[in-house]
Amino acid sequence: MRAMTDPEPKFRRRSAERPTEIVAAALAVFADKGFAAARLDDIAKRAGVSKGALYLYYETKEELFRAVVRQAVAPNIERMRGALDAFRGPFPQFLAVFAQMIAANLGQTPIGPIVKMIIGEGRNFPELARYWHDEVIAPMLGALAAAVVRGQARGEVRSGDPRLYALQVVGPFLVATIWRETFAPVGGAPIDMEALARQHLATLTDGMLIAA
Amino acid sequence: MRAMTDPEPKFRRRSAERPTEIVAAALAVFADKGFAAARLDDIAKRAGVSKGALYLYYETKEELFRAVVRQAVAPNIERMRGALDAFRGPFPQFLAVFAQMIAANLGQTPIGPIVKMIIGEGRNFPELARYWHDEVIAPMLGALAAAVVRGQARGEVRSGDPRLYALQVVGPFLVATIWRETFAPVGGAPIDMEALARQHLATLTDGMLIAA
Amino acid sequence: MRAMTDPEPKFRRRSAERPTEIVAAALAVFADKGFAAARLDDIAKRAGVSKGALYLYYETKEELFRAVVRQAVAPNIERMRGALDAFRGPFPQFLAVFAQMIAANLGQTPIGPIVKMIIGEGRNFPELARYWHDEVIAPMLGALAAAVVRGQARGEVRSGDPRLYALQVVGPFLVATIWRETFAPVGGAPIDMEALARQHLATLTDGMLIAA
Amino acid sequence: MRAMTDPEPKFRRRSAERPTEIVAAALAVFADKGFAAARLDDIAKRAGVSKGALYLYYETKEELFRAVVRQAVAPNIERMRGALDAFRGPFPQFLAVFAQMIAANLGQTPIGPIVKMIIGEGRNFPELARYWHDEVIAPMLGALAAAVVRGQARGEVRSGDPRLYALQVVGPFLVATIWRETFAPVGGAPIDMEALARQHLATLTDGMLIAA
DNA sequence: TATGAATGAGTTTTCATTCAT
DNA sequence: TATGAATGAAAACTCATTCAT
Repeated sequence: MRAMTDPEPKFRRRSAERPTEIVAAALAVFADKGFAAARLDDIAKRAGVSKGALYLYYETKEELFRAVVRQAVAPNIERMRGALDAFRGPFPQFLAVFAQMIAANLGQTPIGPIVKMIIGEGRNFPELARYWHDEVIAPMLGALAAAVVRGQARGEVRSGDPRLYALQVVGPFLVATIWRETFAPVGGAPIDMEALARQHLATLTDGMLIAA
Repeated sequence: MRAMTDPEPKFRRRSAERPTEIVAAALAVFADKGFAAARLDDIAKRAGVSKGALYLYYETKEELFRAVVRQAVAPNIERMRGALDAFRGPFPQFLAVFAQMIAANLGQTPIGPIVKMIIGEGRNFPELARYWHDEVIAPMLGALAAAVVRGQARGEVRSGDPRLYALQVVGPFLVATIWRETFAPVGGAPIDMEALARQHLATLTDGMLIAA
Repeated sequence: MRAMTDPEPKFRRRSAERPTEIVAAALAVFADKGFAAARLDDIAKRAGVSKGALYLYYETKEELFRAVVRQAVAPNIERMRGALDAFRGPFPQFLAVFAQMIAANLGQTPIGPIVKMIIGEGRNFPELARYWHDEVIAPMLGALAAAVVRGQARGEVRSGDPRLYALQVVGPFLVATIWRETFAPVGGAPIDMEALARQHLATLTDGMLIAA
Repeated sequence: MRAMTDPEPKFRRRSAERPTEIVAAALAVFADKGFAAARLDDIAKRAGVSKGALYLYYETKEELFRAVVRQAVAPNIERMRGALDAFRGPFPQFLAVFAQMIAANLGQTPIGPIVKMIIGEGRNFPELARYWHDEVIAPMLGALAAAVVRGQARGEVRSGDPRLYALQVVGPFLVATIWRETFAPVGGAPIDMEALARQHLATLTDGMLIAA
């Protein structure tokens, strides 16, 4: 046990969480600055690690960025997708589940920043954009569209292009996410996600217009 | 008028359109690479101008970026906003006008790339995010919300938060825009903006569900 | 005309010799330190240029190294080879011409340092070693061997492997070159190249042994 | 004596041969890459040892390099030199002995790589160049020259500078060595050392020219 | 007004060396 | 003795900006 006056030890021994810490720090910095403007110096500092240490875990800055974007997917998304695919109840209930899930995810995971990064850096990292499209976005929209198709078969959902319906369902949530990332920090009035979800569901149900 | 045999003067060619050409070139490069990864060399080359010449028109790279983000869309937006504010017809018609306007703008102006840039670089250029919020987004959503309020007063629109309605109306168009910028280039199935607009209007009118 | 008190101008405008100056500086530093230990900083300083300027002319440190090794060949070697190939006199005279040429070249060109570099870095730059082999060494030895063959045909030269004869002829000069580069700087007694050439020719003529 | 079931102790395995193994590994890597480009990581891996372990035996990379250059050849050289100094037979026989010794050494010891390293790194390690000059090269050439002097005294060797004779004797072998290290790996036709030695002896005996 | 070679500060990357275990 | 993750100083490379022309 080190005496209280001991200086900080120069080295911090590897812990199993080291890579996780680095990725978390990197996510924060990349999300804040974007890929090119992020400095490894800052990431290292934030992770409490030397710059060189980053290279023990990731070969280049690009590799680290890829790791950040890729790892952010796995945990929740997978679970979410599974739940949606498995759901077999009536469509209105499906919508409710979906809305609640998305709201929870946007609140508790760094999906917002990641989405922002994909949008901002997609052209420079097309394979990441593709990865996200293939692994996250397309399956998610696919699950939605499939549910729509099932709903239409059951006479619960009006005729119309299921994929477009999916986009309509998802739209306001994306708007809210981007708002939170981009305009809220510069004084944009905050969006009440719960209220938005509620009203969105109502509109999807009945429309926003009063029949003449 | 220069005699036909005059040699092309080395400098001061076409100086009037210079700034426009530069901004156009810069828009293309910034949209492709993002601010930090864009190289003035590339912008200059694309504008058919020397690197030094850029500095005759814009003090720094940041200035140029600001000019791009400010100028590129301003005129169209202004016109669009004016039309929306002036419109006094029934709400359903307002929606139709709005949808058509937005579709036209997304097709004919570089709003897509600009939006992408605002999202990607907003954190590094908060004053630009603020500018866009204050000058473009908020007024636009405000116009929408105001129309909703008028519609509610007339008994055309259901009760509900007008601002959230505005987000709902705008949502699918933003999704489509981001899709076009980010996922279409990596193999995402293209989105038919017209069809989306049509179906979106229908849904806003009647909902997507069939009353039980 | 600048006044005598003017500060040094910050920029030195390009001159046609800029690349030559850089290569000369690089040769000096590479020859001194070897490729890996040479610092671009030092090369730039020696060339009177900023570090960045090097990159205007050569894409990487390796490229610069290649340029150094390649350019050192062209001028004299080519002429020398031409002369040897063209020579059609009797073999003893050929030897004399060759010896004098080689002595002159070793005295007036940076072949010594270059040879040292090829030896030291050949494994890391195999294409350069190959280039030198193909363009310089092999042709030179080939010219020698060809002369030997002609000499043998005329009854001037004893039977024996012409290529090995070529190596024997060249050997002492290489020893002297390496000596100059490696051991003379640390106190090795200098080698009198003229005397060596003379005695070498004598030995090639009569041998060094007195017939019993 | 450890029982057969004892687990291999984690440390202190084979410690006696460690330094030898390390030097051997270092020789291989240094010879391949040169001093500066060689990585301790690679040396450690090749020696089957951790990077830290290198520092238990050698204080720095330079120390290790010195050890390599000093140890690798010392024993053979010493033996060779002793034999030459002791030899008292007639000069032609001396030459034969010398040639055979050198051929054997070049075949069985890493003199080739070491020589390459001395040439390549001599400027960066002048004390090593000096060491080799003082301990290996100069004595060797000295022994040769001394034999020449004795031969001249006995009327076996023509008059002439004994030191230059020494260089002439050694020359082709050095050429062959460098060839093997530098040009053979990139496609240079291999040199038959035995044949070279034979022809070289013949030339030293009678010259390569046929008396007119 | 226009050029583009040149600058130099800033960033990524490497790797000998250290040290907690 | 032995390990190998971690450090940090040094080096290559980039590029916005300047300035002689």
